[in-house]
Amino acid sequence: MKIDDEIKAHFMTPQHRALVNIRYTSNYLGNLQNGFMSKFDLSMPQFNILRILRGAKGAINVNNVKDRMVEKSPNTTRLMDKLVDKNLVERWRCTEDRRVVYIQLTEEGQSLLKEIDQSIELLTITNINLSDEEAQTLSDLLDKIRIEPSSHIDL
Amino acid sequence: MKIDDEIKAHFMTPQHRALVNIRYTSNYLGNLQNGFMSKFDLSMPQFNILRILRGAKGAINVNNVKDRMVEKSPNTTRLMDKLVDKNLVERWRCTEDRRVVYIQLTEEGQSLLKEIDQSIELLTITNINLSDEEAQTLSDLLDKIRIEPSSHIDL
DNA sequence: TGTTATATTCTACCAAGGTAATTAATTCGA
DNA sequence: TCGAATTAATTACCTTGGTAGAATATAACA
Repeated sequence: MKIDDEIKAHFMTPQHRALVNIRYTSNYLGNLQNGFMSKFDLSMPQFNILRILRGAKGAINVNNVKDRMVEKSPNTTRLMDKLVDKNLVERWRCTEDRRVVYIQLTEEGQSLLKEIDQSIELLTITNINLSDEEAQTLSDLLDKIRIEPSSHIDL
Repeated sequence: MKIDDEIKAHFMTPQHRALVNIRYTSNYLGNLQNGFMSKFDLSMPQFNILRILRGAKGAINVNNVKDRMVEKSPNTTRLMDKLVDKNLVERWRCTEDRRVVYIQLTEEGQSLLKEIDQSIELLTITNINLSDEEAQTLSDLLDKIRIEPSSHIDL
């Protein structure tokens, strides 16, 4: 369904339509993702941390995880708290630089990731219904939006 | 900056890249919007409710507001609670159908909207840095994604 | 050395979003 | 007409996200 119908709106410009559409579609996709992950008692952000840790192939510090996340907030610490509670991740303080905290997947975390990988529905949350070319066009347009706030005016 | 650099990721497919990019860019735009609205002691969702009420040109019920929002959750009630607290909106129960609750902008709410309209930076949150054609292409691609979960398989 | 600046992580506090269940009112149908 | 189903709105409970600031440790430098 077109965004105009989804939220019964009349947009004055294609730019405004696109902007609302990004928010709406992101929300839609986020709900799909969380719905899928809930089968594994994880939220999507939690799953993302697990994947980042797997990609790191060993222990990395909190800041490195944060840099790889969509949201760069203190939330990373809180998400990791929950992963530690579930025994999916272990965390310890660096002895050379005592400000730094390292984290790493546990055996249990690795098994869970494997299990999730084998789920056929994983595609639902890493794939979308576009051709390669369309998907790349979409990414390029989104990258362009973020270059600078549009209509930015120095006052 | 390209999404791959923003979150230091290596995507295996353009579809996955696009998916993450939608989430990331939506987040980026949401933060811009909230930053702008905070000058008026509003959140963006609160502002959206006010705009919906203005568009309605009179009293409408809670469900009608919800239908026009990006998120269709019980959150609408809670957002309206806050607008009532700020005297920007008034709310009363329908006498014919006592299940229904009507809401409407107050004078104060209308003034605030006018004030916000006059802010030159309002464009920051209703416009994006794309041509008309690019913006429409973007919207079309996003609409297409929502048609159906990709790779949906009935098991 | 001692003082200041910076870096890393974490905590507190608040707003928002989601699911599920509840309340209250209305409608539908045997 | 009475009871079941439906509808509208709300509430409870939980997770996430954001800003600001605190705690702790390290670096930089006069």
